Amino acid sequence: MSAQLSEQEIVRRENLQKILDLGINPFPSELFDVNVTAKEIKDNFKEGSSDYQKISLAGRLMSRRVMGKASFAGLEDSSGRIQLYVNRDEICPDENKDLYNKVFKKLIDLGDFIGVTGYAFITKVGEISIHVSSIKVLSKSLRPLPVVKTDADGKVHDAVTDPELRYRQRYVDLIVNPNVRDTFKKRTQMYTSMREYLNAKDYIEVETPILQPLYGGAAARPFKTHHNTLDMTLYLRIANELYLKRLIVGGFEGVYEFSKDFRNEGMSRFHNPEFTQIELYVAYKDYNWMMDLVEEMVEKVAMDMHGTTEVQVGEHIINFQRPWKRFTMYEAIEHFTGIDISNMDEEELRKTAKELHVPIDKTMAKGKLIDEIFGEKCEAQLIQPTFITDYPIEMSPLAKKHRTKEGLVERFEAVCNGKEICNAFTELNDPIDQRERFEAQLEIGKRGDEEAMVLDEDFLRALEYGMPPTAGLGIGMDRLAMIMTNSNSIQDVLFFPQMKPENNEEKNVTS
RNA sequence: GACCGGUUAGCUCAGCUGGUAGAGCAACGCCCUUUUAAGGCGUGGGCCCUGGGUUCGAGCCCCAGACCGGUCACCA
Repeated sequence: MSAQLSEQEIVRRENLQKILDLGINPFPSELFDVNVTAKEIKDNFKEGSSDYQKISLAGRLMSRRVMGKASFAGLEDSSGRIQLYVNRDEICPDENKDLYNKVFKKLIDLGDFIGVTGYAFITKVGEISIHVSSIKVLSKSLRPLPVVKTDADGKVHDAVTDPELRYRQRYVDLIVNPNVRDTFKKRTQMYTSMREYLNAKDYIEVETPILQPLYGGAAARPFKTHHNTLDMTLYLRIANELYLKRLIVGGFEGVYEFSKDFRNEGMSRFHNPEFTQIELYVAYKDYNWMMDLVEEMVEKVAMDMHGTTEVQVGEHIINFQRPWKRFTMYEAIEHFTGIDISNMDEEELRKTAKELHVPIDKTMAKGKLIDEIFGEKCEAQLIQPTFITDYPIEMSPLAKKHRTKEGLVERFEAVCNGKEICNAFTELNDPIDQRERFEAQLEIGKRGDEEAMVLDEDFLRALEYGMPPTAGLGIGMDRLAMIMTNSNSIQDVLFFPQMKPENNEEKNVTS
């Protein structure tokens, strides 16, 4: 840490010292009793009202306009920004004008935390403001923040848009870009809305292991770590599916978990190495029932977040109102390509894929070919929420075989804005079938597919004790948050998206 | 991983066919008791991402690398 201080950082450290020299503690310990927020005052104060006449609030100083013996300033708390009016002779009624002339005008810097008392009033120009009677330094800021200004038309000037700064120093992004705070508040609202919905149905929220001796429940490469005492390899979970099903075996009839999962794969605006899914398992239900649940829950989420089922996403307006369109995968392919592939064998599928210019390779079997055709020709065109049902069995080793359709499983995904947002099945609860499916995965693994599932004997043992018929669901919370907040990148809905280290020094610090 | 684009003051950005660094905001000094992208006068601030090269001379051209973004590949 031998970085040279900038001119402005030096000035701020000098100001800190000068505050100390005046006998003021720039980092006081005692609480500052706040009795109101900026937003409350702005929402409720009326001209001439006797409300808000003895107020006390705290926040960051974000702007300051000094006009000689009086000043205006912008104070920002978590609810928003409010204007302060500071008059020299009112905050310094005695001879000593240091608090105004030195502390307020010079030594407090933009970004410092201050607490003020005073009363609400409306300025000549009509802005609800606080007439300040006392000021207290609550915490000093030693680094200059970017200064973002908003003009009378609401147009923002010099907004901090550099993605690297925004993601690496999210705290700065949050201070300076109020819409970013809103996005994350909305994300939390989304979680709350789902919890309400699921708790009202008496499903219980549970926690299952993140460190797992075997990784399962999805097809993905894991992060690997080591437990020293046990001297064993552990994996960060790629999914929690197999643990939640064990709980269904154990007698819970509805369980869900918001699960941080980890996949050791590429990154993109849709992929972060750690991400969140909600998984839900409900006994005695099937995938048709689960589709109804997804519709109802996501519709409620949209209503809770936006007050309407219509959500602007990029150039589209997406309407989550029930019912959503439902296509089988074959129907979807026929709808978008005009080709009915439902009775084709592998050779015919291969030929069809080539005709449709879908890139394929020799290792792809029937199921994979169908999935490729769907992915290339249909998925991106599904903007409004749509259920796609009945997937090829090869790609769904944890889903139950379709009750009537040979070669398919009872599985659906909801696609929205061209991307999958959820994945669900009628869960496979036949332990013998499940063992065979795992064994098929082992074969695929031996042929070099790094994402093939591993066989989990304990999970099979659990199934052998008997699992009730169960419907299971996974929703990508980050993907859904992107849609619900109109965010273009997963990085915009994660506080701290994964980044490479800033420099080599940093790389070596911890190891 | 491949291709394309980016990296210049604390922030947002200019910088021409190569001639030795600019603006606005922020900072510093002075003025100003209802301003609001406050205003006026003045001042300082730069490893131009890093390392090589070409050149009399490189922010600019060439090579290598770092990081960021986009697209693709990968990824249920």
